[in-house]
Amino acid sequence: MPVHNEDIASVFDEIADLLEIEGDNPFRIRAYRNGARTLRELGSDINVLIERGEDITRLSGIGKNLAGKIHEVLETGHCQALDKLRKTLPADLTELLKLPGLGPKRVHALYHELDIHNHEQLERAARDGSIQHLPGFGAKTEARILQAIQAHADTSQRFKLVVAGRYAEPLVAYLRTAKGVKEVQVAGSYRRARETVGDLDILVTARNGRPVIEYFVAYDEVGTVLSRGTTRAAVILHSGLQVDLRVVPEESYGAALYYFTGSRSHNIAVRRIARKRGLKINEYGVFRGNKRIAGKSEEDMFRSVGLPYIPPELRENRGEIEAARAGLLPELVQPGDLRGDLHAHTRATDGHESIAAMAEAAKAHGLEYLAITDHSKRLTVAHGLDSKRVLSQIESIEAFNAGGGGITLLKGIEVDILEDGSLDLPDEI
DNA sequence: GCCGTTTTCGGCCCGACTGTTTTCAGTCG
Repeated sequence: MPVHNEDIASVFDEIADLLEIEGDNPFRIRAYRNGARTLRELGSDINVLIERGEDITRLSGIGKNLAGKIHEVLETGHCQALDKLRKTLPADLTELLKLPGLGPKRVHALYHELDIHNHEQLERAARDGSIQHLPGFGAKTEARILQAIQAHADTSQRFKLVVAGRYAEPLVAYLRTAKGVKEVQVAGSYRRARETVGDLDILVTARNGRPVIEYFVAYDEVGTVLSRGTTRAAVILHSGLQVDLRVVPEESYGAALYYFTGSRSHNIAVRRIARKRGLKINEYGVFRGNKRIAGKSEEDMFRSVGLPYIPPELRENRGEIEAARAGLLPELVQPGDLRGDLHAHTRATDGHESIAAMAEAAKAHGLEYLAITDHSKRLTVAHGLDSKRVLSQIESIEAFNAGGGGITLLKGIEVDILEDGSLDLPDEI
């Protein structure tokens, strides 16, 4: 079976998990995690790089040791170091790390003190009350563990950007009505416009955090409050979407917006640059010693570390920092740059609007042309167009264009491919 | 384990919240 970047990244993550449970050197653990992240964010298949004869130790976070392990996994499908670790610790132990509230230290204690290494054993121990007597544990932690197991706590669910937006917009509007709130902005992967988002990170500026937090957790859609302090809170909405809220003073808006927009990987890379310049970056600003030298806007955050402004959509640590330094950042396509849409369905098949209504909507979006591309006849579930209906639609489009509707409609069709590989074209075309 | 415009040793991103403590460790993002 071919081995890809993700497979090797998983090997490195599992090594890191096991080393962490055993209390190994934290920097060694981080090195494995960095290696895993580099592989995941590489953007190209590691096999291809190696076939091209490239030196993979030039990748950030990949040194001689990890490079050797990458070659080993690619060639043998195994990693001896991991196999060895798996012999000293039960294979299912790392599953416990996925439960909220359980990290390496607690998993270590559960395993070494109570011989617990899977969900069933954990649930039994939580029920009979033996966990709360372990040092560092207590009744609340035990209850939380039990709840997490029973809820099959799964934090991996992601929402499509547009769906997340439906939850974000009313919540933002709600927060704007909180007393003392100045700015409200969704940050995180939502602001970076990723296709899917795991949670919403909302940033608010206000002098006093506590009342804003109280107002936030009182929102109608809030199902569970995970945590709440004076500057941040985390909740789960009834929809299952997690929302993290942070409140910062106005003068830290840029720093906080930058910090919570991420990505994590991009932030770490930029903080490293700052560190080399003797600066420290956190969500309150850029600091030289105790002196704050930037933080009001994202622009001055970038300026303080010698970088031009990098738009959120590019902040993934996939070469944008190097490109920014070299003055080679791409110009992003803006909504206003779009001149036309080459794929649209009408109610003739599975769309919801008439040709005229579609044309109006496209015009309202500033488009110059719109292609009408309803389904071909084979797609009966979508009421696909047969020859007669295609011809009739063509006539309608030509009539619309002749009427000068302020937008040009193009005649098209979405053609199905038949079993024999031929196209489901109408006979007349 | 990785890395270097303070290079081959001595660092390594940073802060908030919770629960268990009695000043802080563990977890999380």
